[in-house]
Amino acid sequence: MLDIRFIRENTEKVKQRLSMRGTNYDAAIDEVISLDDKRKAIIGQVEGLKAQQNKVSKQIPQMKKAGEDTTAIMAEMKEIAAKVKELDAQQSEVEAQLKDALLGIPNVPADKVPEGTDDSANPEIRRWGTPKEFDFEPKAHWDIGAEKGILLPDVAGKVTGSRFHFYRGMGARLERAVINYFLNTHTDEKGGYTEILPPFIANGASMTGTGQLPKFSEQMYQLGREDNDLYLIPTAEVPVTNMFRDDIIPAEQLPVRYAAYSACFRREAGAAGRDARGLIRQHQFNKVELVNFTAPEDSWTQLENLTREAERVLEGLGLPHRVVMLCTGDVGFSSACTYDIEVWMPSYGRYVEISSCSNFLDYQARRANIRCRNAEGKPVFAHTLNGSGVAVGRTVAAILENYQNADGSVTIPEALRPYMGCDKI
RNA sequence: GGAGAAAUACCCAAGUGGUGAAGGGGCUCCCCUGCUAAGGGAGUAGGGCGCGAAAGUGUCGCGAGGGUUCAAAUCCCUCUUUCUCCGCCA
Repeated sequence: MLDIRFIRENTEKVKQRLSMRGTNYDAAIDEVISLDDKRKAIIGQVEGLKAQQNKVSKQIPQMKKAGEDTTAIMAEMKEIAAKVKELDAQQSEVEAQLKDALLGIPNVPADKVPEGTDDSANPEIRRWGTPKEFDFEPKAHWDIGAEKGILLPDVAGKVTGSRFHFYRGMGARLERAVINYFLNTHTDEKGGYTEILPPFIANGASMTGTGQLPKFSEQMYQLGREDNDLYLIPTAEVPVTNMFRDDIIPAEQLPVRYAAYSACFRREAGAAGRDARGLIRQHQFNKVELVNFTAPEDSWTQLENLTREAERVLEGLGLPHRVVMLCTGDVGFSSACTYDIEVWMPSYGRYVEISSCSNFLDYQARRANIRCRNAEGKPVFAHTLNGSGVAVGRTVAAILENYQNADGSVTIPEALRPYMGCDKI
């Protein structure tokens, strides 16, 4: 969430940049400021009364010792106690309203993020590789998967439902190989990441910390009955970022760089009909996520490193891709700046998102209370970043399509052969 | 899932309703002692929030949240986590 003091000091600028997301937040900003005014007024009153309570509470035992009558003063304090209780309740109420309002306001797009209303305004930053020219009609990965019997969406439809897959035989092995290749690469000497295997279930406080709750609950699978507070994670970003919730990260540990494999679960509400076939949009998919915690002054450098690290595994696989920066209308709720990496997908005839690398600045850190220390040793909110490093199912789809041969076989990229034990499927 | 115990600062730990949350270890500084060891003294509760230009000052912090009371680390309720034992289990 945004810093209320920052909002107060930069009201017009905040309103202006937020409106470029395509929704007007002026009323929400005004509400937040008026709630904060209310809060300060109540605190001024209640703390004065509490100071009086504390003072008198120290006098009462002395008076009793001296044999003085305390009946009158205790009656008076009783009234003050009642007033304090009432004001405390008001304060809690206003603070809850203020927090709710702040949680509903997205991050301010960074100055470098270009204005635009949708993905057509996303500037391309760079390209790597050249899409292969096929001398035959290339097939979509779902057709390749069906022909080879390695992807079984219909079986998953029966057993679970739509937008799930069984992988079979070399298909299952390929998915597993990609996961291992990603993790081994990110944790090698050049990558420098530490591997994490997180729980795939997280509680409501964690979901609020990274920004999924309260606004996006319809995108998540909640577990059990109404009375519990557990959700299937939509990305490893949630458990891994929340590892440091309510903590101060020691300076010598920064930057913290974690690479985490997890299954991800998304309801994809509102995506009916989109990417209906294949591995592109699933309710459950595998992903290796990169999460960084940095000192505030270091996050922009780390965003570049993080994005390069995600690109590195695609380059290792020889998959053509490009990097775009998301414009103000396309950048995610919690993010100040996001690079999307898009891989070339022959069946789509275009580049398709395979990774998203974001700098949240202190937006998540303030929600989750993740801090580090500045040069003076004072606690300040850390900066958090994350990026898919990268989506595994989409990578498998891209390999099947980009490496297919005229005879129906698929060549295994060199980097995966040690994991696959073969050079072709 | 059942029964019991516990949670106080960097660590250990005292504290069953009342004026500043003991004490010890460690750490920092000082003194003494030609070195070392030992000894003596002082300091050491973080963080949030309010007011203030600042110096300051107020308030809340004893696992979390409520309650009782003029007053709660202390009494009551709910929850979390850890430990021991039992049950179940990959």
